Amino acid sequence: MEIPIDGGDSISESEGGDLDEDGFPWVSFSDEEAIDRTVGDDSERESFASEFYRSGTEWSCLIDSKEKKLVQADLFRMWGFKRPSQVQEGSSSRVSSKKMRRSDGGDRSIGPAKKGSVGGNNRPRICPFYKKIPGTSFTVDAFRYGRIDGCLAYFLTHFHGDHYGGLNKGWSHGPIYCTPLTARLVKMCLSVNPQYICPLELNVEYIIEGIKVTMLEANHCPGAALIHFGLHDGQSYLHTGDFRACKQMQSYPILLNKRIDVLYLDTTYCNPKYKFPLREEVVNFVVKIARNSLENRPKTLIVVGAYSIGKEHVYLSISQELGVPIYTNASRRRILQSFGWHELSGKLSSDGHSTPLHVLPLPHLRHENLKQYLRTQGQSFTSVLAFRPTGWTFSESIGSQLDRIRPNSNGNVVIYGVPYSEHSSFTELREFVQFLKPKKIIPTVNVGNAAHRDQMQSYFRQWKLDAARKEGAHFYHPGPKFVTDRGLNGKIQNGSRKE
DNA sequence: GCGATCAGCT
DNA sequence: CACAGCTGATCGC
Repeated sequence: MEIPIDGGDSISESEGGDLDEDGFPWVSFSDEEAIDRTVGDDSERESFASEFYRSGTEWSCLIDSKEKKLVQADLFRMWGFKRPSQVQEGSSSRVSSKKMRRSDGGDRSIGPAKKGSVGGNNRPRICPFYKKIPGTSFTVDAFRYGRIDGCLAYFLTHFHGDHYGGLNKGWSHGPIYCTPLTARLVKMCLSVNPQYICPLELNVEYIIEGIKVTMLEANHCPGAALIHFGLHDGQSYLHTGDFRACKQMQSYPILLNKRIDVLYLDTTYCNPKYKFPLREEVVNFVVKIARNSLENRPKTLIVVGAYSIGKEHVYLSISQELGVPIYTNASRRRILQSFGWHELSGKLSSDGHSTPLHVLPLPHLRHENLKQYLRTQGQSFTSVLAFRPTGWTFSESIGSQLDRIRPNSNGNVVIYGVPYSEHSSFTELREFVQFLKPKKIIPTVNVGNAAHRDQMQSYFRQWKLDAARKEGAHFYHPGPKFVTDRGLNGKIQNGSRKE
């Protein structure tokens, strides 16, 4: 129980008067850090409240139908403050009115970046509270904050940089729990000491620190998991990590007809302007275009853009449907091989000239780049057909009508942006939430902007009202009723104001 | 020089 | 705008 000087989270326990004007505990820092602080107003005191607000949960709870408002005491309880049973744990910081450094939360979604410190800036960051699971000693996707005070188990939902950031071969802060596939990637790509890596099979209940933990397929990228926590007191939480909600999730036994008290929700596309088709439809579309292209011009090079992991179905389907292998560079091949995904591994080729299907890093899919790439391929190919699979090829006019997608052409290079998303669309989110009926929702994405938070909260509230009304209508008024979903959706504002 | 991280970019 | 990176700059070691 030593004083955290390594950048660990140091939100203090708050007994007595160490509260800010809003009645929240102060975020405290060591003297050293306060002195190191060169930016910012001396008199500007950053409180836990401002961190709390910035992180976007003050309204992010489904409000009871009885309009019961959230009171401060609920918040304290919810986030583990003022819990007598926990008082002994590292309450290191007797906070006087020390200077409060702002915490940027480490995520770009949390507030604007501070100027004045660049490059290898290693000042400690504070773990946002929504990455901590209350009532447990767990954090989720929180590796960039050094050792987190009181955290005994660090969960990783999936292997994307913005979630594992901070993990490296020097990691020694505690056990990392993730799916076996993610575990292999953490070991292979980040050289994390294997003694810290704890793989958890999907759909198996484990007891960790006395808490029931179950990993569930998240329908995001390979290895991605939803994490279900069953607490001693019967509370149960679901953390979605990043996920794409789908019908199949409604048959997960641990979710079916079970109460979820808190849902930590991937709200990446929590706005009705985000509509996209099922991934199968997009894949069929891509395959169709690719086939036509190859038939009309046999010397077409088909390029699919992808980040480290994810989007595999796009190029695997082309490979399977057109009967061509997949070329990609050695580093990606190594990663794809590690999936243990037999159909995929069997299609990989190390010879770019032997197949018209190449996978390249997504940022490379630009006309100039692709022209140059074509030149490096000798005379095997004379034109390029490229696909950028990304969720934010949104365009409301296109909606789910794939045929209306127009490619960008430049000479012999054609680039299609296709709405292949590995996050839930707005309607998928709504259906999932209305299925799960969580008591509270904590958004984990787009929480850095107050307008976005309010917007999301109003959607949550509307979903709940709609669901309740539907049940009521069904009970009292059998037969078709006002089943319009145009309720709040009309008033979308462009809330992209900077704070 | 190497690894890690940040702003800026897409 | 968002994704989930990448690039180049800049720090500590």
